[in-house]
Amino acid sequence: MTVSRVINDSGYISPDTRARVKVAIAELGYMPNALARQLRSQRTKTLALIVTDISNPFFTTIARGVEDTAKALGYAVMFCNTYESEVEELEYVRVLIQRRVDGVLLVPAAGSVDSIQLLQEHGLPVVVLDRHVRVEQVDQVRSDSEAGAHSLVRHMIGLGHRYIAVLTGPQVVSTSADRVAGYRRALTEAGLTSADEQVHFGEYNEASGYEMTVRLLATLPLATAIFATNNFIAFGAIRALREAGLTIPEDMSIAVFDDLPKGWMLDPFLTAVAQPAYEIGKRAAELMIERLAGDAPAEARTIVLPSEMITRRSTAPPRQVAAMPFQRTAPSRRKAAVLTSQPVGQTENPA
Amino acid sequence: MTVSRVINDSGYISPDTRARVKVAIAELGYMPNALARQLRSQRTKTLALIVTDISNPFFTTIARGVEDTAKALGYAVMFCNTYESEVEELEYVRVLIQRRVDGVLLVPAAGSVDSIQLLQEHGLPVVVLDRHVRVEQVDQVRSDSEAGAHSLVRHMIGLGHRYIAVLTGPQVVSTSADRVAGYRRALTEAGLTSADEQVHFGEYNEASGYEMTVRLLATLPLATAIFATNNFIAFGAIRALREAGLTIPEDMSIAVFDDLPKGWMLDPFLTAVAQPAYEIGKRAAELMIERLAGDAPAEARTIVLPSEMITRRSTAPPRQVAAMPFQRTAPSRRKAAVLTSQPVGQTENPA
DNA sequence: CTGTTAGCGCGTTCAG
DNA sequence: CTGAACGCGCTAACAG
Repeated sequence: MTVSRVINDSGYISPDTRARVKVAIAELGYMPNALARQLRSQRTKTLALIVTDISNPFFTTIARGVEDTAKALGYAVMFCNTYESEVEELEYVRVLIQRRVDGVLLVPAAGSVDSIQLLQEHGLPVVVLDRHVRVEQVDQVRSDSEAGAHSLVRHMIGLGHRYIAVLTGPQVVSTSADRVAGYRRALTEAGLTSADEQVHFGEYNEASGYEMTVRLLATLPLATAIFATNNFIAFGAIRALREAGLTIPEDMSIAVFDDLPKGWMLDPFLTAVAQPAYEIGKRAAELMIERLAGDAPAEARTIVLPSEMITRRSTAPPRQVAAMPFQRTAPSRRKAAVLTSQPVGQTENPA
Repeated sequence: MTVSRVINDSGYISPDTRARVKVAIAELGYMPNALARQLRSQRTKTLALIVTDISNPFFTTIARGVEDTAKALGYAVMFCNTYESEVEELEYVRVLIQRRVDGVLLVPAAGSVDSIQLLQEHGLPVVVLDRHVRVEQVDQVRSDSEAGAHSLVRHMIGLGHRYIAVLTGPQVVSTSADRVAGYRRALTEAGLTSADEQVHFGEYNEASGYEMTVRLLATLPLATAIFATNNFIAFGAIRALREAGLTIPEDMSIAVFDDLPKGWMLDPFLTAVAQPAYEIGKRAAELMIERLAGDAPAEARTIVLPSEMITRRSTAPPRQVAAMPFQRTAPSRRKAAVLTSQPVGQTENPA
């Protein structure tokens, strides 16, 4: 049809015909069928974003970055939530291949690379977000987990802490492993040994944070500081500390990877590392669309964005030790805390 | 092709042929093209969910409810975020029509009905979520804003409050209007008049909550209780109260519509009305898919789910007044608070 | 400048 | 039980 030319502004067309077509379109309320267009052009102008936990504001912020950027460049986005399950992830990937999305932005559920391989076999470009994978030839965008963790832990060591526990997600998830690596480097640089380490692997959620903290409080030597590698873990830890009757930072310092969006906390008091989540989403979408446009180099690109440490009131020198470099003497084995089952909601008022 | 029959398990096929086809499919890694299928069948098995603020956990929870339900029934979901803008909304609707989604689940950005009409003109079923609209013949799912607001305000009146301010979103948004209506009914039932009302219309975000609270604190008679009709507004209000040096609930009670997900608050202390967000999403998706399957009655259905009040520590009797029904005497005009610009983060520790 | 032809990959229909 | 013909709505490539 000539209509096609009018809609796409392609080829020559007489002003008169064009006008008449436009009138007809308006009258009929005609809208072109994107499906047919996509079938013909073999491009859907659609991206997919697969995340592991849409409840996490970190990922919703990434999603906004992706969507805003994609939309501005004429792409739609399909969001998929895997609940951290590789099975769900693979299922989604199959659907997305069948639906012929142009590319997939993926936060991989675990160390698995099956999804990525399947996508690549079918010629779909992939950008991996937040976590990294051992696959060559795939673009990646994330922030520096190792460095962020290192600066948080160094900060706590600088305050005089020696027994610092880290509560983290699954060992197979790269962010979890990297944050533990940063923790270990900080300890090592301070002359501490693996005997001083307290690493708890769990899940990236509140329940796991709670449970790991309960275990931690029964471990000797009792830690004086906690490094939670994600928000939800920190929330669970704080709940456990409160129930145990411990105060922050007097009895226990705590620092967390991931800051909450501004205006989310009633009282921002957690020392944290803030990741540029919106920027991660934006850069990932740009990388993808650039590649789809053929403007990208053949080799894979990796963008590692810096994260920023924000010192607040949840970290302070430990009670028994002055805020100075500690001496490497025999550790005074502190008594493990007794868990008193104190009801939640009995603390002083935050406002 | 015979392949089609194998994939769809339709028609008769010899076990032998079926086996050979399956082998070939596995070898080639063949995946059917959903686009062609959709073009042929005129159904995309895709729904769209348009929300006004993907940052709000209330809406991400709805999104999970929608996605889980849709996926279980073989549908994919496209998420769209309008940032509360009607223009964006209409733009999305056009895209979705062109992409031939089977149906649209819509949280309308404002009182406007243009999007809904456009969708209906193109034969697309619509389910309106959370907010209601004046359009006939459209399925709706929401929770009871009026009743929820009423119970919160009645609770505060019962504590002895007389000057209760409500901080809410845009007047044109139905949830905002309904919550104010519930507030007014509670006041009226307690024998209070419009002279006792303090209604502030703004936006459903933190900045607006802050700003409305600053105005409120300069208004006489000074309110002793605040009803915030959404989380973000409450966060802004709390920030403003803290900066003004006021404590909750001693100087000011506060109650809020929308509870945060479990484990999200470091210290759940806000008296709130919790909406069944996941259920709203789930029911909406079910309604839609039922209608798409032709199992729905012709007339529109409206589901109004109950919400639940949770009493916590942020509401208490006002300082000067005992916790009993107040006397309708001449109000003692209280002095408006002086705003002292006190830095955030100087309060006691929540843990 | 405009219309015709053909094919994107599938499923429905109808012959064999 | 299996294949061939046709069309879903669009656009690239040619005629006219």
